[in-house]
Amino acid sequence: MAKRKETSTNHMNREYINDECGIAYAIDIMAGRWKLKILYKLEKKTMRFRELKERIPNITDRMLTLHLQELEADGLISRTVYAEVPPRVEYQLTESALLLIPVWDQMNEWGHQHREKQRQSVDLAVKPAS
Amino acid sequence: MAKRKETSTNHMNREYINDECGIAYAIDIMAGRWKLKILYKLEKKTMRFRELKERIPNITDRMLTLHLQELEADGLISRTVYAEVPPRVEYQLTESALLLIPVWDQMNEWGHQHREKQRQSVDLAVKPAS
DNA sequence: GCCATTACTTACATTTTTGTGTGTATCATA
DNA sequence: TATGATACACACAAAAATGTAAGTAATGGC
Repeated sequence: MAKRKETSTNHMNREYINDECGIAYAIDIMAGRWKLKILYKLEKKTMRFRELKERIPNITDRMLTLHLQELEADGLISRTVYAEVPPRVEYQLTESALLLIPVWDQMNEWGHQHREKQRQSVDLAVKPAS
Repeated sequence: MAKRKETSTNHMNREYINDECGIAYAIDIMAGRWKLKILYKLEKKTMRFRELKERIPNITDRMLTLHLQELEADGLISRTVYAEVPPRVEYQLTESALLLIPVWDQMNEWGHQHREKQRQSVDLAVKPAS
């Protein structure tokens, strides 16, 4: 896991915020670059490491590993190891993560709409008289 | 605004993800350290810079400025400047941001519950036989 | 013995975010 | 003339996140 300095102001502020605010905590554990992609893939079915890697363009082994570890530590996914060679490891959403799916759907909806609105207003700002 | 290097792989991956995934985009624009605190304060009423600063312990002028600018650029808050001395600037949520409130409430609920579950399972892992 | 496969790990570099401290323009008031 | 209030800006430092490249253990098949 990426080591963090537990005495930094940065770290302490993060803890303080996540500790008193449920949304901030929720956002914090979902906010890694590829985390939502991973969760979204696992929403459909349990998958192996290599499977995820193939279905998420541009992600590297390292980032996938890091994010999977953090998601597991944060209770969003669970990991099942099979005693085989070559190794087989399967990832799936936890019960807790499943509860979030409807919320994700709403956020997705909102995200798409808001992004469109934003694009339009940016376009207007760039060429106001067209 | 914090300058970003538009040619970095980091930056391009972010764009690629936010571009095709509504949730990732939504999370991305809400995910700054103090952003949800700010939004949460503004949910109740419009506020001035100094007012926000006083109500958000530990935040610095700089972080408040940066986040307010980013939230404005991302269409979550709007800024009103009054021609007075000393200056008066008021911030409020946009229509778009207001639509998110019910989603925030659900995430908040989930966050509190999940954090409790997490704490319990971590406690169990540390002292399994108590 | 050599290679392939899988799920990682490690060391290091780059980019981004966050934090610290100080400075600025404006005008009213003391 | 000096001070205070407001909403920032600027330069710099520290920490955290992300990216790049290479390596590892285990074992079955050739």
